[in-house]
Amino acid sequence: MSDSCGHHHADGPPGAADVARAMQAADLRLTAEGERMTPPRLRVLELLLAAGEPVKAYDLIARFGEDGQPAKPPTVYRALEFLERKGLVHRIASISAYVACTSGSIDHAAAFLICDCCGATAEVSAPVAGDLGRAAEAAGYVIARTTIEAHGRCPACQ
Amino acid sequence: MSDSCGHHHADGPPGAADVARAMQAADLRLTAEGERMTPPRLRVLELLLAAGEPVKAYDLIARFGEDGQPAKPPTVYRALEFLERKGLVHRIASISAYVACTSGSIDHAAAFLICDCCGATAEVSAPVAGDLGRAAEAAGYVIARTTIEAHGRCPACQ
DNA sequence: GAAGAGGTGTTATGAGATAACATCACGCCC
DNA sequence: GGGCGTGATGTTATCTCATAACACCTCTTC
Repeated sequence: MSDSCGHHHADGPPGAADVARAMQAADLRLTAEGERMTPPRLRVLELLLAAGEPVKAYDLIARFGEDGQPAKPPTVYRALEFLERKGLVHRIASISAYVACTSGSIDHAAAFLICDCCGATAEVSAPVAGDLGRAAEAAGYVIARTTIEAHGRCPACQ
Repeated sequence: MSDSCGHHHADGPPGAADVARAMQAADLRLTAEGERMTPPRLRVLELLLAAGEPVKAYDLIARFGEDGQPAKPPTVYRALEFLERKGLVHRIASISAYVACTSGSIDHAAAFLICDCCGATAEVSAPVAGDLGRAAEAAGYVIARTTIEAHGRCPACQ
């Protein structure tokens, strides 16, 4: 998706060292929690970290095999579900894509700024509490999780 | 979707008179703006108003014909796109459904409280401005529209 | 070492959305 | 009133996104 608009974008994908470091950290943390970081889960996480931007599920499926062989859809969707449940990955519903979490904190509510031009996204810590929390309380709702996705133009695409 | 949880829910769908009134108001307003409120557009709006809750696109397609005949998908999707563009309908990305706008104001950002148990939703006026606006400004993004969807339990389902 | 829980591989299918093209209806200008 | 451009509709086909269902495997626990 990136660069489809022809603009210059400063943020490239992270280097291999960054990806390896993030994967190791995730592996250690989840293993300590008693979860199993199996090969398909690690591979999907690796692909998302390496991309550095939202990726469609079927792009992950296509890139899954090191040898160019695609995965079967459930393989990737199961890994995504697990990683999202563990807070390592977010689903961006408005564009049906997935992105590795770039926030340091786990168990956080996320919000995204999404460029409609080049597809770049920025994850910002969710500002939920204020007005939305009050509105929910007034309506009697108990909120478990929120989806906040702001669409517009990134600095490079304006 | 409603009542799948077996709980009692106070908010039923609006009566026929309410639907007719809302449709007439929408017709007048858009016609005054030079837009064409054609039969498929009116029909889709009618179905959404009558439902009083989010409806899946293919449910609209199934219910479209007065005689029970379904519509073709593009018929409904085109009407939805038009109605959403005009602020009469909102798409709820996290559940892939559409709902008639219950806010009086046009050209507003919407936020939703969505019950994961019974599917009921409440539209609240969007609290966008505050934190998210500041975060966008800090990141250099110019925001055109936002998706805010809070999932949880409605009063009846708690 | 038997049983149970969770993970993976595989086949098939269900659900959501759009591309492409022909045809039609309206407003506008002359 | 005739011709033209624009936008809406009807129709066919297809594309993308996601999950159901079942068999097998692999750990842990007792």
